[in-house]
Amino acid sequence: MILPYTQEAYQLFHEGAIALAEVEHNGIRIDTEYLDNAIATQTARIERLKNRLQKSEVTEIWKNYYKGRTNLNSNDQLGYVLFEIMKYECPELTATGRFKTDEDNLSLVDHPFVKDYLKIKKLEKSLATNLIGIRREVVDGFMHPFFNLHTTVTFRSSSDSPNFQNIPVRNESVKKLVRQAIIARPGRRIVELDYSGIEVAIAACYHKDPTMMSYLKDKSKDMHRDMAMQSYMMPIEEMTNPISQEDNARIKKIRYCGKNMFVFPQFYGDWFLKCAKNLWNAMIQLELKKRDGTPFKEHLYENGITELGEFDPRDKPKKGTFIHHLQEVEKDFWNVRFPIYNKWRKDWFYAYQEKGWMLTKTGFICQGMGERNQIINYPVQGSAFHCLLKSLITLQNRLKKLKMKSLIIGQIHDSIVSDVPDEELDDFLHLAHQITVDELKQQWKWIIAPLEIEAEVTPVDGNWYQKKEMKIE
DNA sequence: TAATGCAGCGCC
DNA sequence: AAAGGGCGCTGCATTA
Repeated sequence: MILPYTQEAYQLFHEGAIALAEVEHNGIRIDTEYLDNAIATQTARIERLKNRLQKSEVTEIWKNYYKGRTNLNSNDQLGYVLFEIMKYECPELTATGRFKTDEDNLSLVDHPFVKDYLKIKKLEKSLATNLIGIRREVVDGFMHPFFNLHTTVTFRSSSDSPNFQNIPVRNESVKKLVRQAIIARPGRRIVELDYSGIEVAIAACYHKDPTMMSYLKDKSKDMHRDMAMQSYMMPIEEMTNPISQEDNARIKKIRYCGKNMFVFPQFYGDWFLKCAKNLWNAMIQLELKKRDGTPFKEHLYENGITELGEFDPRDKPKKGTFIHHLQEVEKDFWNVRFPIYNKWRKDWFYAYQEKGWMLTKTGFICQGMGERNQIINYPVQGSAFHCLLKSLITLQNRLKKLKMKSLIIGQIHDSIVSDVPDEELDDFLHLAHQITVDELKQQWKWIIAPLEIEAEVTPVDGNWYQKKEMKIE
């Protein structure tokens, strides 16, 4: 039996546990009046939407079949009504063979009922988990989420009661609804420091792929943009030198797809079949187009790609389909663009299979049964978080030593959330940059990729929804 | 009535 | 060759 850590790793978690205990103790200020109001408003709103749903023919069919057992919140029942009784096509089943009723699947059902149903589900989720979930934990105007170091297989952290690491941010209206409840202490601002792209950088410290290194070091290069271009067969002119704000937004949208539907999924071990499907759907849903307004679908047609192709893992992709094209893009990605990264994945997994354990850059030992995708992800995920944790410990100690009033109040894997008096803002940002970038690289020589942090800051007496990017001098 | 598994979905 | 990594919370359905 091998101990799951080295002395340095033990030291990191020892100090980390103490630092996070203090973070928990500091707590996060909550606007309880707003929160109570929001809970009442949202409850009423959901009620109204549910009443509207009562008038739908789907509800009629539903009640007719289930009678007294009718539960309009039951996904099982919904699946039966839509896909069995009403004969809509159900493209996927769950692991246990039930009708899959997630957002993706339901969106394909063309019926106004489903639109309202999904909207209600989204509202109920944020009401129950975030609004009521936070309210339950508030004492004297503060909540104190737990930050655990002993719960995950990757040696990352977790958070609970409430989970501070999954508060809505991507959906604008839900983000606003929830984050307005989280406020700065009087005379202060909430400051969030975020390591940008740290998992990619830490992965590079393991595999040392020269192409990846140059992507990370050369600011004019952009991996996500390049993969968006290649996936959608866009020439470089279409993705550079925007001619207007709208054009810039158009380029951003395309890049977003390359990043979140190709690059990251590929790093986590996904494959071309799913990437192709997601990129294809996004292209239609987000109405991606060329600068002259040509829809991507037409553009692809002009380039010999006429359809998505069969989504069947047993089929060999046919030429002229988008799936076939993505298979080529994937091959190129791993064999031509990042062959050293690819070799590292192979070697790392092989070594693990031989030994049954692996040692991370930060001195942790992962052991036990693991699939290939887990084995190549764990070291990166864990070590990236450890950069954050080490920085957090140093920052907290330094703040106290300097007798500053700034408080660290939370942590979200690659970001630190603080509550900072207005008069300390400049000092705080400067200190944070020095610790998280310069000092960390001096302490951990294995960090050979560039580290960067970004700061987002709320107004004085503001709420978390109001955070805006602020350049660090 | 309490515990458990599943599905779904929020975040990095 | 196989085919998306890591969490926590909620509600439903079933089991103990």
